[in-house]
Amino acid sequence: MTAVDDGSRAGRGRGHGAPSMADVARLAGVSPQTVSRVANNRTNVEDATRERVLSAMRALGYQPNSAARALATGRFGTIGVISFTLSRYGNVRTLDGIATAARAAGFSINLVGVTAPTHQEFRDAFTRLSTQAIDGVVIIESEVLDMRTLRLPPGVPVVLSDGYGGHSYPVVDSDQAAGARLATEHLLDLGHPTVWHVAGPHDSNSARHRHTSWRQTLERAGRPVPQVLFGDWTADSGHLVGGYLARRPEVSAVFAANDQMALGVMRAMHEAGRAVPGDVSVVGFDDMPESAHFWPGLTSIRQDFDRNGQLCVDILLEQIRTRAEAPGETHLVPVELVVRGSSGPWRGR
Amino acid sequence: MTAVDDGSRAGRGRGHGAPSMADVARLAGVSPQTVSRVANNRTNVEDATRERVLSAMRALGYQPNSAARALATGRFGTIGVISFTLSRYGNVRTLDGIATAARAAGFSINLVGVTAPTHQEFRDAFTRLSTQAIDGVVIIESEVLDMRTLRLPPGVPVVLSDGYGGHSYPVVDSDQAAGARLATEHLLDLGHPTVWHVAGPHDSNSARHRHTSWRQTLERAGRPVPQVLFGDWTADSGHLVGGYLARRPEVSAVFAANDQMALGVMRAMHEAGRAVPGDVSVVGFDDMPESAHFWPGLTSIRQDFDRNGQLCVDILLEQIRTRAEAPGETHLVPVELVVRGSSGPWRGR
DNA sequence: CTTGTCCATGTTAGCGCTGCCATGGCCGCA
DNA sequence: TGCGGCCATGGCAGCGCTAACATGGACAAG
Repeated sequence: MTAVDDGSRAGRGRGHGAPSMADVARLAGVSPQTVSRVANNRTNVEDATRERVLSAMRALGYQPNSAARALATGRFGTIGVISFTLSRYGNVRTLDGIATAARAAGFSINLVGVTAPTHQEFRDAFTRLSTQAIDGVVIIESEVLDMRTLRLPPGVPVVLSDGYGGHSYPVVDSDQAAGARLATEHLLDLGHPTVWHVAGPHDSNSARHRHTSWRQTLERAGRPVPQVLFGDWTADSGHLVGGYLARRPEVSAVFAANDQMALGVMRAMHEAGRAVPGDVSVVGFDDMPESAHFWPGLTSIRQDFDRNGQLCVDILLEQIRTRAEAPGETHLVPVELVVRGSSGPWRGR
Repeated sequence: MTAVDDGSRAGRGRGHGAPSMADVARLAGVSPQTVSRVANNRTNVEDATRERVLSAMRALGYQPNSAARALATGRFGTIGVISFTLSRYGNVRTLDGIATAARAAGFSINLVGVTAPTHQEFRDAFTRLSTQAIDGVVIIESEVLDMRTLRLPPGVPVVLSDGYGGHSYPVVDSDQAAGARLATEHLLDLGHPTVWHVAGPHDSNSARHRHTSWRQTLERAGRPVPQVLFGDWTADSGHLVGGYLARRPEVSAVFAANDQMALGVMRAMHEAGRAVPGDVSVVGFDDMPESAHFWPGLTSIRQDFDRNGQLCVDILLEQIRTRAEAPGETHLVPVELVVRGSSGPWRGR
């Protein structure tokens, strides 16, 4: 700490400037303990006293010091969020949902990014977070991490969003399998002999879920399962893969694992002169707000990200409150098919 | 606090479970102060001692308690970010840039959302944040707040991102005016007699900047200034306004204040049978990754959000380090015109 | 051999808050 | 009247850490 003192802050030794409980107590003529009770909305304070304390607080502009409170209580009022990237629509929306729910519960969010989805990175992020003052952690595990081998320091409640399940942490996720099934069945119902799939990257949980469910749906319907093509979530990759699909006349229906890739596919179809949905129907996944205005409007699977976030926070706070570990269950949030112009009946070949 | 004790944590009175400096000190046979020096990478510790302490830390799985450190030092290693919404592309990218830069500087992010862009909401968010443990605040002021009347509690360093300037806080922003000028001039250079504008909402700073600069550019070029149409950033609103523009044959060039609205405009043009760019050229702003794959690919203005975030953090940390207020300057980050298929030469009428 | 300096390390006090227990006044019931 | 119980409030200690100062040994210069 430099020796600079700006003067406006009464020289209170090492004091950090802000008025403390003691200051309020002195002004109100009560003990610090009573101030504490008022600050925490406890009962057992006479109305007159409470009022006196409150006005003293107002007069001094008192703000409780959360570091001190955290030190004394062991609680922080903050939940940590670890996310690999904010450039993915779903991650952002999930974060938004978590932030909203956390705020409603009086918690704030400590956001930590990781630059690469490796065990080491996630463990570092977790460590950094435990060093920070947090009560629990939500990991937006959009990338595949084998949580069984990723040993996190014990004692901190954890919830995974978009995780794969099968381990000891609770998982909250959209019902990816149902979504992929809805998308695929929608295209089959339109008469298409089969459905091609543009999957997300291998290391993505959601991509895996959607891929698997797409295949199972085709198998269940007794349809041929075409070769899967992989993208990386970007419209660029969808465009690349779409170019390949556009050259194959037998392709009449494409289910892309997200809206961006679907956009790229549609563009490739346009460029190849194949009409959407006349020649080729396209369905996406996520239902971004823009998707309704693609040309043509994109049929997609709508996820309820707000509910996802809410659920993450609920489960986490429950763990924090009870100090009990939550079982490693997977909580699925329903999804919904939204039909727009990009998917239409099969015209035969 | 419940009476539950999970046993694995040695009964250490009110201790919150985690090993403390005292534990490490005991194990390493040194004083807590020496442990502190090692934990903070201070000099004046013999190598052998340092090694002994480090291995004791490892053995116990010691993590410094940031609440205690913050209480003792008055510093928190955290910067607060206030953002109105995460559903706007620019806000998210800015947040991402801030998070990345903060992390590189060893700071973490405390994210607070506000549900409505009112003074009251922002002040509440600020208060909530000061109650939390933070060293400074970045306000993503995408909505117009009159910062001169929004009196924030003094003593906390503040930087505004996307702000309007003209007050005592430093502002970091993309060079909105240059972007709108580039977009407008690009369309004029293509031969269009004038350029129509779909502006963002009235309460948005960026929208105001872009709107003003568009008008000035037309005036400087001696072109007629058509009536402005207002959207709300969504593709929906762009579509609505686009329907109106599509019906007016004299409209040959449209500059939309963001890519989503441009998307809606293009869709409306398609629906009305007006070719883009044959009949109407469209230019957006933001250059989202998807925009290259709209149909046609969207000409747009690319912003460097990462640099924006970096700059916010740099300026904030400088204030924190020197404990001096930064001047209320506006720092502009350059933007770039990206030309794609949606804008083409005027065909005459 | 003395003196001063420097370095590694220890000691002390306190950051601002809350959990726990003590205190003393008041009330109701026997 | 006596006694137990309840309520508003206060006193005390300590959460885990670090700033400031204290200590004592090594070593160089005089």
